[in-house]
Amino acid sequence: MEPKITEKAWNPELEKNILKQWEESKIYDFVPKEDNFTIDTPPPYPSGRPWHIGAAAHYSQIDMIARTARMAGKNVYFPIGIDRNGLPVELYTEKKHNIRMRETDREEFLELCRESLDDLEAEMILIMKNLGISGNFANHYRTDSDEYRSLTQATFIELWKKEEVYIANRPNNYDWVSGTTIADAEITYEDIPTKLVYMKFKIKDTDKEIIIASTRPELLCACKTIIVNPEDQRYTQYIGKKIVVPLTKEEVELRTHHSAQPEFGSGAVMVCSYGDQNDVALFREFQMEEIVAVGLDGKMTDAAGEYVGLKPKQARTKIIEDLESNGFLEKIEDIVHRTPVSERSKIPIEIIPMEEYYLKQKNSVEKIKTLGQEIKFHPSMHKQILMNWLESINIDWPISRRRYYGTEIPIWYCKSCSAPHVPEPGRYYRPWRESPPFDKCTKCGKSEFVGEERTFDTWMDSSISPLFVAKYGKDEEFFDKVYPTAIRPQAKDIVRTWLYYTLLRCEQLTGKKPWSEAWIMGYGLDEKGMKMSKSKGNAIDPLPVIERLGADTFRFWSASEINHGYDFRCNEQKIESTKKFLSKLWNVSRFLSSFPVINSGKPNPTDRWILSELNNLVKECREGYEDYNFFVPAIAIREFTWNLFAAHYIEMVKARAYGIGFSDEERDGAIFTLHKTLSTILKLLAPITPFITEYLWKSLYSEESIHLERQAEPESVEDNTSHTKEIMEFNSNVWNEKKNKGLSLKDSISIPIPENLAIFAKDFASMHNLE
RNA sequence: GGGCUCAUAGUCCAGAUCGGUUAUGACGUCGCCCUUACACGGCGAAGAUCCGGGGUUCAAAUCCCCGUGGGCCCA
Repeated sequence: MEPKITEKAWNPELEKNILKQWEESKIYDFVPKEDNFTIDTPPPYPSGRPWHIGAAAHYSQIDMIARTARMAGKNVYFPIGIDRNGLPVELYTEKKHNIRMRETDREEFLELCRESLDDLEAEMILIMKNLGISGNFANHYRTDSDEYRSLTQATFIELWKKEEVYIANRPNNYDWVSGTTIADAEITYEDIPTKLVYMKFKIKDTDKEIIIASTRPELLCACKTIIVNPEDQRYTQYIGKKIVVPLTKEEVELRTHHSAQPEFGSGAVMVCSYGDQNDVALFREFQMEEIVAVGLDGKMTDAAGEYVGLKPKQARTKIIEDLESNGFLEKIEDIVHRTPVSERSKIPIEIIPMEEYYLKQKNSVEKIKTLGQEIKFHPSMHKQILMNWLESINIDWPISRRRYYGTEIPIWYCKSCSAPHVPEPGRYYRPWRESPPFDKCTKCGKSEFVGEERTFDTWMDSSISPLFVAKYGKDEEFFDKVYPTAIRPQAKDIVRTWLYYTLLRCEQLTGKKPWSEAWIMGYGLDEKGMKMSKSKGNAIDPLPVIERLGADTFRFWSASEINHGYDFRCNEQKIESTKKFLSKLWNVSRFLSSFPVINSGKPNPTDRWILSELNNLVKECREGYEDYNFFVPAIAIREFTWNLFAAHYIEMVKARAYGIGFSDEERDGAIFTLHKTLSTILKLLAPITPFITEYLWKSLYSEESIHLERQAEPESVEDNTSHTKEIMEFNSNVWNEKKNKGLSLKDSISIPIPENLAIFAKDFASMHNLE
């Protein structure tokens, strides 16, 4: 009766060996069959340590999806990719080598970026493997590989030919720190303290003046009109009159427009090119000619007169002084203004007219809505994020960026007539350093070309991830088997970017939705509910936590603490305390390992009671797993294992299992039930904690991996769960009684067994040593 | 201003769809206990105006309405 398992607690060091076994036996390899379950895994961006602990939790849960699907008998394709395009690595490299991108040779700069990425990537892959992620690491892909980029370019060329791409000069969101145009989706809003300046504007040919409040007085030189709300009685008499702009002395018309809010400032608003999106809309509506006041260098242009060369903020200070000394200043208020800032560089954006490429999206909105309705969201409430975003789309997607580390836009221009030429799809093109793959301009016949220098918005790359993993345009047979993919797991904050752009692009290219399900996870916040960030210093580095406590502890924490779809708080001490459950499971298994595994037995009433509770557990877990909500099974399994199985059932049958005072048949009923219950628990838990379940499974039940097993199914057994509460109460009574009398738990006591529990009398008597 | 969402002990969370005894469990705190699987344990205790107000009902943490506060998104 020596236990097969000898160690007294779960040792996370054991994970290493299990990891090696999995790798050697290749149990997670994917061979396409007719019916496949493909996960459109988010390729993480290796932005440097610490990796966000919320992201580590996120990837752990994506792995649970894969394992759940495998145990449901699906042929799982779980690709692993690394996203390597875009601004963060450029900024990282500039800082690391103390250089400026635009002052460095492009080729050289790209090489430095690549080196940084390689280092960061190696570490990230290691963490993902150590988390027990059962993806296809051997063939992991990179979004900056020639193969990936040539697909991005090929899809662009395809859309170009379908005339879904056009070039246009229009006001754009410009981030002058990054030196690039950005899409609306890359803008966030921050409350920034600023000054609201009340200025006096003379009404021409009168001695009257009106007061106009603005946070951007430096744009006075670009002021083209003044608007007031048509309902606003204060200004009715002046509508159509000329107003003299202070300092510039330009004359502009006072008009009415519904967007002027009477409550804001004085109710009169100056319209300049361009203070905000509303200015853009008004310039378009009134067909006014724009004045470019802020240039691409982020400084005031010649149009600003004596303020030329100043940054907007400096110009603002100076112009306020000048307004004051010339008697145009009424007052200044300190306010907090919701300001559009670049998501990446965090500085307020400027709106500047520039020539950029656009991908049509406005006329796809209705189609995307329909596709969105067809996709099952987990949880369903997050579908609303997509629908809200679709409602608010009002311009096409600007896709060109003035950056280096990205996929090049594959276009050459004729040197003499400027006509753009797009190559044939198939390979990776770099127009800024390659000669064009054509001899003559199709328009004017000249033979000199100049290559496009810009790159794509990185979402152009990311948005084709399901096409790339399905080998779109490369292996038709594979593509047909794998696409549309099964599920897109991702975080809540990139629904309007990654999820939306993927829907858009895949619809444009294939006419089909890219996946049938979308699984959306919330944010990982710090223990106070604040967003974690390196700059705030509240980020928790998951790597040491995982090393110290093991991946399974981390994974079980993630499953049992994160209700799917909701934001969650990360607390290291809580992660640590979940390890106790794994030790509990370990010790239950250790106890059971002293009994032989028998596959049948005659369960007595106590056995039938726990088996019926077990069956309920299986049902509950199945509901959670069907929805890929691991919170449900994690909580249910912990509750059952700890507070029913270990606390009550095992205690009740211990003596019987040892065969002390019971027949062999009675003994075997207990041993059978113990193993049946534990082996079921292990399977139920396998997707969440793959290491400990594997170890215990192999120690007790099989040579084969638990991860090749089918998940436990509910059986039709009698329902004995009505006894549960009474059993627990009776045991508690006895324990209390002994305690009150100062008795040891071994001591005998005389307590009558309630009538309802008479069928369990023999087990109770041996458990409590009842007289 | 609009949308989504949340509000239950010091902390996290269950109680949703389907209102019904004393509001679940975990972490933490405190007390007692080595009981041959486990002190990474066991037993037990303290700790909750279930955000506020109103309504429906014999009965509301739960359903409805109106607020308040937080988070995210959009304008």
